[in-house]
Amino acid sequence: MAVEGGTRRVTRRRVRTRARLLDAAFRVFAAKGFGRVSIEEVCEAAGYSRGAFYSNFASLDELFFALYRERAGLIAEQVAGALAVDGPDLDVPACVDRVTEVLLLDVDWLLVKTDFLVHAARRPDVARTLLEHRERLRRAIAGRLARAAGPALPAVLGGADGAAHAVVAAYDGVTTQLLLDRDVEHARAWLGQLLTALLTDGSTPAQ
Amino acid sequence: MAVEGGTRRVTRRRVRTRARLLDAAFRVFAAKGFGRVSIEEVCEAAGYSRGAFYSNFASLDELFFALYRERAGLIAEQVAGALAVDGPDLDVPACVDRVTEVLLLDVDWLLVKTDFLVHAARRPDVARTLLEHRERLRRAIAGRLARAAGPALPAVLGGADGAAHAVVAAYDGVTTQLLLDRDVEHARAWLGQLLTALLTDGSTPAQ
DNA sequence: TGCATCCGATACATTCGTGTATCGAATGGA
DNA sequence: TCCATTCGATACACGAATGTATCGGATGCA
Repeated sequence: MAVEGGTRRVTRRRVRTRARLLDAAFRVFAAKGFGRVSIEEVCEAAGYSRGAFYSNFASLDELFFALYRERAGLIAEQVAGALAVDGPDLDVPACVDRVTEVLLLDVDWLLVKTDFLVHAARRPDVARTLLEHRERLRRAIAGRLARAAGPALPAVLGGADGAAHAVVAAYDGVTTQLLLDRDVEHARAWLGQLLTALLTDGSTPAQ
Repeated sequence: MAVEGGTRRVTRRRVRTRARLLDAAFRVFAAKGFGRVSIEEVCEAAGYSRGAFYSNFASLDELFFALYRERAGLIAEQVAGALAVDGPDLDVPACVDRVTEVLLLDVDWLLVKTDFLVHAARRPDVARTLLEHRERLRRAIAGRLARAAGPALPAVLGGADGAAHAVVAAYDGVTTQLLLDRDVEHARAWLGQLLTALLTDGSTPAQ
């Protein structure tokens, strides 16, 4: 019955163990930073022994990657949802608010995400993956912007595509500050302001 | 003669050693990331033994902090220079170009700086220091913007101060992308575009 | 130049983390 | 329920990194 080489009876216990390891890893990574965490710490936080770890992952790197994929996927879904809500209604400011809400929800995630960024920055293959994620996100945003306010966008940025780039850059920029001052509310407000400034032409008063 | 408690005869050899250790640390940190570097690696890269290290620094953290201060100070000076050049001339686009040039000069520095960011994000006292650095930078920019194009700035951002915040955010955002794609030229152009979009009202055509 | 001081190399003890091999218990299909 | 299979705990061996203590050579002042 083995269609693929490694097809094995995947136990329920196994998926639970894996999930718990990932959860624990998230907590530990957020608290101490990927670079300062040992396999043993993750296991301890998860309530397992190292045997369980090596049975599920080959290395911390692999776990980190899996963790990133999982969480980033979740966020991406939420963002997609927030972008899609008001079909042809196209209320940009409201949309901005919703997306901002999702993107700046959890500082711990931003910490881990940034850890992953610097990690990826030194591994071309990981970097490529991350770049692809970002491009998908950008395309979703560009599509939304095109449908919403196509010609109303400032020309300097070069159309919806440039505007989407700008949105991502603004998000990244605000994230940096947020990591230091930990003021989520302020960051949200500030990101909203920034996006408004970027997406609305000076001649088109916001709101 | 000891005016202060720890006044010691500071040898030339010592300052050279210290400088070389810092230089080596920069290279090693840039290549592997702060979290993945051992004291021994730094010493090896510098051509010293661990004895030399412990004679100059108490820990890797301390060295990292010293390294950051040194380099960040250098950059800050250069930026200040670039901001000051054309006194009352006030040619904003040219100024943007010069600053952009300085800020996005060396990807290795951006790597180390981002490492320091995630490091600081988990130590409140270090974070405070970094926040102060950033605030000083922002003030310099705000001052320059106020002198240059005070009332011409988009109102959404809330004056020169808000605009300076926006400049920093744009810089941080572009940095993130640059760390992944390593395309300095593109990043420079893109940052220029972003700043133009942010700083010039839609009604005030750039250039 | 001579000498008190400082600097950095070496050696050592120790801790920490890793990866592997083995084994008993849990699991789920028959 | 029974049994083949898988999962994860434990024990072990090893390597890597740390911090300290000691010592000989370098340094700079008188």
